[in-house]
Amino acid sequence: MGFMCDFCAEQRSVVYCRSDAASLCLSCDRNVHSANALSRRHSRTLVCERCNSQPAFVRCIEEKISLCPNCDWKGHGGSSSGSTSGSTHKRQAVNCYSGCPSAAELQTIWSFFLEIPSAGDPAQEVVMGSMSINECPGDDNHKERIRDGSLIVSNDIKLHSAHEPAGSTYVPSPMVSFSGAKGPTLCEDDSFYESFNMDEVDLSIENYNEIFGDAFDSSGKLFGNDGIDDIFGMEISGADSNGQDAHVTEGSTGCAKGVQPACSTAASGDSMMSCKTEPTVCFARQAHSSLSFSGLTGESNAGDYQDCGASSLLLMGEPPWYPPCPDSSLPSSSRSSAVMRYKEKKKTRKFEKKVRYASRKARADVRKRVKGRFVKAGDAYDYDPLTHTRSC
DNA sequence: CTATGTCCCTGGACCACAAGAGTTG
DNA sequence: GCCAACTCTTGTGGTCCAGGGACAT
Repeated sequence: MGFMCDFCAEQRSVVYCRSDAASLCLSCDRNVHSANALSRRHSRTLVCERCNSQPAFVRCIEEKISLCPNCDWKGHGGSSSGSTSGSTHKRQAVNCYSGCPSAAELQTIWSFFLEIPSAGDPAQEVVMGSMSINECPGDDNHKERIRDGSLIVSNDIKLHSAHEPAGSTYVPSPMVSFSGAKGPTLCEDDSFYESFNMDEVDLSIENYNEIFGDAFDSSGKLFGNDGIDDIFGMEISGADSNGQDAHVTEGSTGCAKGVQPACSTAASGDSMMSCKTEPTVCFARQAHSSLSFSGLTGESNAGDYQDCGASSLLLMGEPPWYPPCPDSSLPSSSRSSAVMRYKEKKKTRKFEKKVRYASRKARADVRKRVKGRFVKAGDAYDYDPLTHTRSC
């Protein structure tokens, strides 16, 4: 079941949308994420072909399989199984994207795209192949879209280095554009800075209130991570396994200084730190004037990134702040719909509980209880879920 | 404006035990 | 390497309760 699209449940899932926490087939991905401007910003990547439940971050060239950090970790070294044969496998970073890419664009993003079995599915190929770039407003061609941000491709090098087993080889994808954070180990790489050009993104703080709007309460606190995620499709993850903070240095952006006060002030709220299901994320204004995301400790492992639901990709690819148009930074209708969607999602998520084992749930659903606690079989009980009655 | 009391909401703990995961021979 | 047997760990839901925020006095 985990192989199937969460939306249509007919096609095999190919991509994973973090914002929706859903695995989708290509056609549904297209349909769902072309619905409106907000959904188009959802960052998607391939779904792990091993566990089929997590977003892939790397593709093993040898095995021709996309893997999430956990499965990559298990399969390519560091696992308790002691398997080291896979550690020499060449792996290719799996980029994230947003927008409504065509099959050709996905081929550009993922050079191995046609290797993916489901992507080669004629039914899905028809859908993807028929995608017109013009179906997404403002699209001229994908390169242009990549450049102007409507189609965003991203990658995370830092995490790769964090989880890269000795002897393994990562082969960077033919990247079009990088955006996101970088680790200290990459600071020397000037080429990164060339790609990491945030000048294209207007991060001016003047409009932050308009942009963030209801995502902040009166004290300037964010309501929660969901707010960012929902409204911007932004995803934040913490430090790498070595406890290194991810940060965007001002020197590399030129525009980031406008962001820092907003983040350091607005995001300092406990709402950012109280989320149960996501890692503690803390924005801190560093002495060296950088935007810092810290939270995961040195004990964190690949699984932490997954379990917490946060992106394993630092800052992912999407620009945290969607490039606001000077004249109409964000249409009020879009904003209100974003806020509405955020509130709706928050409301839903509040009561949402992901059941991992249906069999256990089925059993728990019929177990007798005393004051809510399970009782031994045969013991007296005060609540029977089957009859919804109390025996005492 | 501050202190105190009350109400309400949120989240964690608790329970038994089958299923899943891991280990051993 | 494969399999069976065994041990250990995990997850499941309803209820209770402590803690904290909001509000009134």
